[in-house]
Amino acid sequence: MSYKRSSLMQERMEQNRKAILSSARNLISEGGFKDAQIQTIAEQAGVSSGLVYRYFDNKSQVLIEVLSEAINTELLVIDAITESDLTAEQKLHKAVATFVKRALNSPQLAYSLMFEPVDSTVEHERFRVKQLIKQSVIKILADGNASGEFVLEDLNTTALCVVGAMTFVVVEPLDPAQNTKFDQQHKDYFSKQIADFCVDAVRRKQA
Amino acid sequence: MSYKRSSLMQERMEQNRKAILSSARNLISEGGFKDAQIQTIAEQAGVSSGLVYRYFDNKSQVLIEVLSEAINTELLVIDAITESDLTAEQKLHKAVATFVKRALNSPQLAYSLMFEPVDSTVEHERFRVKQLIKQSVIKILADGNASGEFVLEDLNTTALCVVGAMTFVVVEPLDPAQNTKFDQQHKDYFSKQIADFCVDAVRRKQA
DNA sequence: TAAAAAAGTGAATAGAGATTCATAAATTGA
DNA sequence: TCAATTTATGAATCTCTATTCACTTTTTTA
Repeated sequence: MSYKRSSLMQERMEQNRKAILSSARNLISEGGFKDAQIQTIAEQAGVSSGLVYRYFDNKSQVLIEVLSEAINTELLVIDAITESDLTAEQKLHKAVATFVKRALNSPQLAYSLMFEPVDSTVEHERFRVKQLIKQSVIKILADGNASGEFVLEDLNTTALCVVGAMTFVVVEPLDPAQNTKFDQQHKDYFSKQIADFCVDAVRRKQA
Repeated sequence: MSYKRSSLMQERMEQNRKAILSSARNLISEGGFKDAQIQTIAEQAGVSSGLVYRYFDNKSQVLIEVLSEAINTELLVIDAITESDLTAEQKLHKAVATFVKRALNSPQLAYSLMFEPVDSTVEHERFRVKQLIKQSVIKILADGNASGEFVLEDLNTTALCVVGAMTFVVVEPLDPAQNTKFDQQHKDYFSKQIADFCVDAVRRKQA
């Protein structure tokens, strides 16, 4: 009597779930959370709107999952840099430059994930992931303190500044009117500057 | 036959307008744009919801006016510092520290004004005022370049970093759960650190 | 292959909130 | 004070979407 889901069925359901998430992610990338309606998400995923609710409790859960997946990817990237055997200064530079460069490739997504609020549950998740990014930066800063490259009192605040600088800068290219064109070279130059700024801010000063 | 508005009437209408704006501002200060509904705004201003539409075309116009008024105040503060006869380094330090300290006194307002999106017209206005803040920072940086205190290539990008750092940092105290308590001393120390960070980032390095 | 169970659909429901508008109150000019 | 005009009210309307659920289709079990 008991129903056992076949692996083919299992597979298809996983596809559906992924399709929903990926559709949501695409919509957010294009127009932010505000353009990601359940209706539209479902359409683009090739399923009915009702089906979304078989896979997720509610819309917020969909958004939260998109948010944490995207940020986790970034965290992995940053952490790989943190674990490498560069100097702390190099790590910081590379981490910031990489983050900015990646964000510039989907600025609307970056903006939405970092700033656009939706409801309090998503907000809460966003706060959590921002903390994670900050933690990664703190790890690098602590590294530098340990090696004597930096002499920082308050890692938390310094990390906040770094995260602030590196996330805020993707906002300008978002100007609705300006429609700034960034070629790869520009992106490289731009992200290097942000990284320079952060490194200069934390590097030990010669008295 | 023609109707001439008496000065008393004129006065009362101006009061209404101001009451609406101030009510909106208070609501935003407490709960962000999301808690500023026309209904609630009108109630707190002591007028009917319909009346709001005699003074403003639509809700966005109310929000836009709150936004630009608030930011204009900040711009005046910053510009006073810019016009003073401190060194560029001192100006930058003071401008950043002042901005952060003031923002910490109404963090929710600061957050909403800088980050919480509403609709595209408000978004557009927000973009405009962010540019203005950046312009003020650029003015200080240019000053420092002229005096030889700084040697900055790209003022625009550097200013973006500064604005990013100084606006982002008010976000953490906003943690819904954490409910960080900041006494005045903490605020002073905190804002000084942000300012130090920015100054260190732009100060000419001894080779 | 038939009954049972689960997956899938999408029109209908529901709630929130901006905006309108018929009506009332207040103000102005004569 | 009265009629005309403007200002003020707030219930009703309109819109937009998330969510539900009665029903259909597909899959599973026997």
